Amino acid sequence: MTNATPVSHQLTPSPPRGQARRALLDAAIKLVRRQGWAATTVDELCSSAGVTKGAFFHHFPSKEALGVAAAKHWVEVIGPFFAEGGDTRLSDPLDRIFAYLDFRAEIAKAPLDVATCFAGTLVQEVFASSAPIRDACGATIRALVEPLTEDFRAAIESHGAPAGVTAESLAIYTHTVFQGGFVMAKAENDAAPLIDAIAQLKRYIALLFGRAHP
Amino acid sequence: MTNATPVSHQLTPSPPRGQARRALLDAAIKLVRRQGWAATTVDELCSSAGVTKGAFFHHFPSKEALGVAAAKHWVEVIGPFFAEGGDTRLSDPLDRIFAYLDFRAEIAKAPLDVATCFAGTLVQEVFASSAPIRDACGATIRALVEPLTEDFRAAIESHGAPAGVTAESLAIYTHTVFQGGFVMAKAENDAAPLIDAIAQLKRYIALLFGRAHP
DNA sequence: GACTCCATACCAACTGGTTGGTTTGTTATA
DNA sequence: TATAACAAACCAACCAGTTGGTATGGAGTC
Repeated sequence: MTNATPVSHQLTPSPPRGQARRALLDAAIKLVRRQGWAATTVDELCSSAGVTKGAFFHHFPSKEALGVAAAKHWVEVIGPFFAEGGDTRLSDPLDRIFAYLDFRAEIAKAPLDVATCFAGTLVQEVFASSAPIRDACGATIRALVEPLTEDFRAAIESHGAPAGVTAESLAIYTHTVFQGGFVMAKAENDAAPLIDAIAQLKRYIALLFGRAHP
Repeated sequence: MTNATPVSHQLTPSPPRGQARRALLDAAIKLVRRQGWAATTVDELCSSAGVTKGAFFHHFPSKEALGVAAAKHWVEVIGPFFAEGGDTRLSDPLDRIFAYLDFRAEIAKAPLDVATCFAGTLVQEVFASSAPIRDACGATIRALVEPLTEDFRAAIESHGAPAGVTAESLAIYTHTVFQGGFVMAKAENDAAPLIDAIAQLKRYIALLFGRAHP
């Protein structure tokens, strides 16, 4: 590809013994977010992780198996990070939701290849060609949606349910807007559509719950 | 002198002379939507289009150049299709917008590899590794957003502008929701999140313009 | 506490098949 | 008959995965 960003394949120092698997999963997240799944080779993953192919196929029977494991790894990495972002001290669940959305809008300002969702990028590419990876990404995204569902459930309990929506549908819709924002931001090579989408989502939620737009 | 009839082992009958380029672009849209960009090989594109590699590299200097051309081709294929879907006879622009959203929700019921957006799938994968393709996808998506911007502009003129939103931001947000819906539908291997997202988007627009939810 | 035993973790060279792209030649049409 | 539109064989680089090893550290024995 003509303008291929010179991906630095400089030799990463080898991870300490016992850390090769973890290093490979981290490398997968980093490289796949930047280049996609098929364009990321096993050799690249190995050199980025600082291990050899022998180590790779010791820990994973195939590249596909690494993809499945990386999708699971993604929840463990990013789930706690998101949880920490939302301010759990806020007593009003709607306040927590808005705080979470503000937090996500902050993250959106980071470079695109670190601000976007590993699972979304991966599943968009392999949904039809690898059922195991697709299902792992589905489970991952559901796991990321879940805590938000809890907040919406609490918000509906204390503020009343807006007509026609459920806590689950609102939580899923929220992540739908994130995923769409990632795609649009990549297309524009700019975070603006993502940040604006989150703002519109906040407006929607405010309107639904009859709250003044924050 | 007898000439042996060439037995065709191709998957697809060869297109008539002069149609190879078009056949390759159509094949690109079909295959990339299903398997992604990097996983789609030039050989596959050729056999799906019913031409040889000679024809491929006669029409395109590289695989990347085909990607750029396919992004442009996508507007020409899907743009008119969308335009025909929205009912232009409706005099109220807001009615036209809702009709368009209903149309998109109908399309969403098709199998995922034909219901989703070629440009979105492509740019998600190559945004960092091919600037030409990324920019072509950006232009394509802007071209698809544009007619909707016109409708929102007319809606704002006749119904008044809701606070804090513009015609352009609403049109972009609409396509953001589509793109996000595609990703979520792929992750769940089911159109439900996409269809529900469109329903929530309709609710948002109805709330914004103070219209009873259709 | 030195000593064997052994599973796990890792390494590096190699393989058969595939990749994007090239070369050279053929056919239709203006 | 000049030129665009193809076809087919070919190539060097690259790909996922394999092979046959070596290093490490912990458990068991004396």
